[in-house]
Amino acid sequence: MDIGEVAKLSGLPASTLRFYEQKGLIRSSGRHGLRRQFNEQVLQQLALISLACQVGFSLDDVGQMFQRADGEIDRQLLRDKAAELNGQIRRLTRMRDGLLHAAECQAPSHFECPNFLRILKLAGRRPRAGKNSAPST
Amino acid sequence: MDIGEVAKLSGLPASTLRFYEQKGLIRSSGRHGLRRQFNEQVLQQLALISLACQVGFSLDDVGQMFQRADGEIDRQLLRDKAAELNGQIRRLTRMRDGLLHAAECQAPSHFECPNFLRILKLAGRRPRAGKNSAPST
DNA sequence: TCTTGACCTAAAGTCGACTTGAAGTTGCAG
DNA sequence: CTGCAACTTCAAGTCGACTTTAGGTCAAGA
Repeated sequence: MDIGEVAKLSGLPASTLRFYEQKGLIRSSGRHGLRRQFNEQVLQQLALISLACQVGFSLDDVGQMFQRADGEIDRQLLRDKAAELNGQIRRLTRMRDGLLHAAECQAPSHFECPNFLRILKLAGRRPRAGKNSAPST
Repeated sequence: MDIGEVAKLSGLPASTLRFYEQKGLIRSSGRHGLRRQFNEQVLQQLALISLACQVGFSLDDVGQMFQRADGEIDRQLLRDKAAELNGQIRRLTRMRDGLLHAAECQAPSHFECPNFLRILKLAGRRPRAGKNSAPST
């Protein structure tokens, strides 16, 4: 498969695929002339990368988790990352419940509703957490 | 309270507080000479902003949700955002379960474990989702 | 053979969310 | 009254994750 085909099937632009290859997240199986050739397995890898990015992992995280140089699996790292996700799931749930409450609540401002404030349990205590993301659907 | 106090109490650098004020996410209650003065309510607002950022909302999202110019609450927007979070919670849960499975699984590579692949239900179907984030604990 | 569209590389640009730097001002402890 | 730490502004820089641009290369169909 050449890059255009992978782009079509994965929904990612070719530029992104080249960028990922450069970062070592995917590998082409060789070249046909100048052109990279990929085999089908790359589609699974790309789907995994996309999911990982969507849940907030950086591309470097993805590399560490799924393509260690020595081919070994760092099981402890995976457990740690799973634990991070648990924390994140808790935050998301809190936020969701807060939003749903605020949508129903009659208080004139979110900050005047003690319920809202309690649900969000304001006070993050997490300096230097990380960057951002877009939840989407 | 001047900005240093808010910085200390919120854990955010003063530069960030100025930046947020400039973006309209928080407001100072006035000035003492040149110096911004804040009242305590700002701490709640900052905690809310931090949580929102941590769950993946952009600063613009936060503005839309919590400080609409007209003082009105867009309840439908809040419900929509809550629904986004539900989608995201599902993805996080999927990813977490995949990671936990991979941490136990004996397959030599994640991609050779049909269980792992099934758990992640590879195939994202979400082009142009968003950027990134760091879940952290 | 010629054309053309899909591919190639390297470098620069973009975007959000801040951070850093330079240069200036000022409240207040001593 | 002085000194200076803590503030001020405005502009430019950084970082991750890409995207865009500029200038080629080349396989294959007409």
